[in-house]
Amino acid sequence: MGNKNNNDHSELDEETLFIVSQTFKALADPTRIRILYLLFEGEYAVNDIAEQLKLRQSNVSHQLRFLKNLRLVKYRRDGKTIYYSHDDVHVINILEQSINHALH
Amino acid sequence: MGNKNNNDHSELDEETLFIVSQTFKALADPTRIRILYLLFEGEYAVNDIAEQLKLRQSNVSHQLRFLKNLRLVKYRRDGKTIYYSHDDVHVINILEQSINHALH
DNA sequence: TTATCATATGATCATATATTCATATGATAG
DNA sequence: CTATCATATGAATATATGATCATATGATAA
Repeated sequence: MGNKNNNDHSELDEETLFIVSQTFKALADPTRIRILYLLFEGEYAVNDIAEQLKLRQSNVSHQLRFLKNLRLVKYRRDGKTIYYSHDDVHVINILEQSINHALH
Repeated sequence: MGNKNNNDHSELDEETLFIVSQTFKALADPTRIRILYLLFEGEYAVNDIAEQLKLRQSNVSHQLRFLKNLRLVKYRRDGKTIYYSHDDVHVINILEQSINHALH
């Protein structure tokens, strides 16, 4: 029958819910997945990402800001160019797992 | 349908992108996370989920349909009552991992 | 300084999403 | 059959989100 309504499992606090949902939101958009997937290869400049994925530069920049705010990517400046790369092993592993799971 | 070839550094095909992004979308909403987290305890009736989480019945029902369409939950009827439970070990593991990661 | 390159930002718009209310459906008991 | 309970569904709405255009910022070289 159904669950006996025992309350030994407490509810998630609001902050945890926010962090977890935000993290998955980052992975819930095809464009961001494509960007993160491209970064599997290594670091990329903003324009190169745009060119490679056929996206507008401003679109890529907006998405990178989103990912940067969640600390999923980091950047490094070299002259006028800014190179982005992964910055969260855990989340990147989850994405990799899920892609492989979907591919097979 | 789509080409799922993934040799080295080719782009992800559209179908894979859709599957992966949809799956993460399911985990990208606090309400759905709370429901899935509650189901860690076992199977629950729709009304019990609503009561436990202080959500409207229709809201719970809509979210369960969403999760059911993605085959993240399954259901079992017993009389008038319908019990929902998890139905995707992989995704549930990912959610559990991420919650634990956020909690620590 | 000015010109140019690379990136970031803000405003806007169209679409997507989460929630609610009201109602429909389906199962069961009397 | 009717009444009631449990769940599902559809419409409406408010908010969130993704993409675009135009422009701003910042770095570099002449």
